Amino acid sequence: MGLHLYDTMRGRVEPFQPREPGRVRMYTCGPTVHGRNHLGNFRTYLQEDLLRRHLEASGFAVTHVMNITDVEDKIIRGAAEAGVSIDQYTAPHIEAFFTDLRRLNVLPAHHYPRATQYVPQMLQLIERLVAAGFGYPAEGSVYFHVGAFPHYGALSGLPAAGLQAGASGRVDSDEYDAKEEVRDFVLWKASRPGEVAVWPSPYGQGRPGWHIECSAMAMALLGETVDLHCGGVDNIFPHHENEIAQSEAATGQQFVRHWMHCEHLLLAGGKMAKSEGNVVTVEALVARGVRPMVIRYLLLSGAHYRRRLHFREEELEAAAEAVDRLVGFWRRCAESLPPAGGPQDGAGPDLLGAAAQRAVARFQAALDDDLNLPAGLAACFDLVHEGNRLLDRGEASAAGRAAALDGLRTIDRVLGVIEVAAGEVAVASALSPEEQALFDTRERARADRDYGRADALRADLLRLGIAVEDRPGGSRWRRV
RNA sequence: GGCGACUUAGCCAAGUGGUAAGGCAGCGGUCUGCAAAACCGCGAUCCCGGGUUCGAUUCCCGGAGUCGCCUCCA
Repeated sequence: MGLHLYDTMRGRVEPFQPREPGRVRMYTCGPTVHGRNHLGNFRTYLQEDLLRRHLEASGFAVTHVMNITDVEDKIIRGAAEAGVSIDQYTAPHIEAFFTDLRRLNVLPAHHYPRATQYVPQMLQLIERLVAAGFGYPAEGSVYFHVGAFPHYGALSGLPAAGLQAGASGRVDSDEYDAKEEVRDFVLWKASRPGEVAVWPSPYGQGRPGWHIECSAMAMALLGETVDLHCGGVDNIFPHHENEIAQSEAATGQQFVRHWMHCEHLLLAGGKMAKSEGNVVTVEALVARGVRPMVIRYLLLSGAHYRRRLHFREEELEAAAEAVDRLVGFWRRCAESLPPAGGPQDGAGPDLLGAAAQRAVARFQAALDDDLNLPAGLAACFDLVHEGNRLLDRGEASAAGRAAALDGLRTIDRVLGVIEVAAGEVAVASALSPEEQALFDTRERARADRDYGRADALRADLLRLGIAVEDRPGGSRWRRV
């Protein structure tokens, strides 16, 4: 059926059609590198990663750009307080951001443009807007005249007349002195005394406004029209609304063909946000021993991307169990494969191979339907269930087991969880000498039929976080 | 004040105009020295009240509750 996506502008699910067949230009709103990004931010980045992976699995050549906002009020203030340049101030935050992305197995974007490196392009765009009558300088700043752009509000559905200035409590009123209208937004901000981030411009010393960076960098790297523009729902207004206005006012071209927005992650009933002070970071969870793939799984599958997701401890545990079930079946298929060139068994109908094919088809169809990963995972778990059943009964041929593993790999190229999670178990897990000694001692006790001692040792190992499973071919363990 | 979203089993969560996927947890069983894992079996008047319809969880209206946005937050 091909990929169908919900488009924020049109408000419905519709076929996704890039401008150039087979090629997708994708721009995703990245982090403001001030403080550590939290799970809510990463939920959005992960959903975008899922989209990117599904596009590539579907045969599209994707060019993915994610901006890094490295100049902004809080950064400037933080740098000033620390007495360092903004580059020095943001460097560790940028590093931490990439560390978390790697931990979560997010495919790197092709470009990570930084706002501070695109100031000339932003100024060019501002000059075009001023020349065209959409921008006006005032007291060293430049503002966008919203009233001059008739389609303003189309994305967010907020009628210009219905906007109640200051209703959200986010307005810093003294910034608006020079504006002609309250809803006008700033393209270029005049420097204030003592600010560390300053660029020369035709309007005087200053720095770029927030929205202009995304327009300038998207156009510089992807052209005047991008196929996909993604971000969190809180960017719909004003950020993306303003991007459309300033971009289309400057070029006369459609800026974005398809808008995708990820819903919020909630904690304790409210939005997770730095400003709310209810933030959980990847770093904090990892420090507690939560496996990164469990975090990825939860943020991807906890709810469809257009639904709010409540972050809860119990769900983290449930996610860990679900990941273990997927990994368990993956390993079971991998381990039961005969050596290459060995004898093939099970000449009968290849039920497992057929089940794998069905699962892959269902998974792909589910993702084609507006990235319905919960439905896709249902297909995946059905394969696990059917596969385990056939393996238990000895009804899975070697070809079937290979097909099941192959099907899981196909799914996991999009999901991005199972193979890495299997590796997490193996890597994080090498037993310490003490643990190995306990394990070996227990094996000997079992061989001696000293079950009382074996059970005691098993309980000891479990307290150390190692679950032992006795199986026909010998005991084995896994971290829990 | 304006705009909008959501409400499905103990928890999380898909989905459909013809009585509802999947995951976690729980209970019983098979297997096991005992466990674990896996497998078999067990669970829903789909927030409430109207309406449309042969038939609504699914469409419409009203209500209740929860939440988001209304200028620099993913």
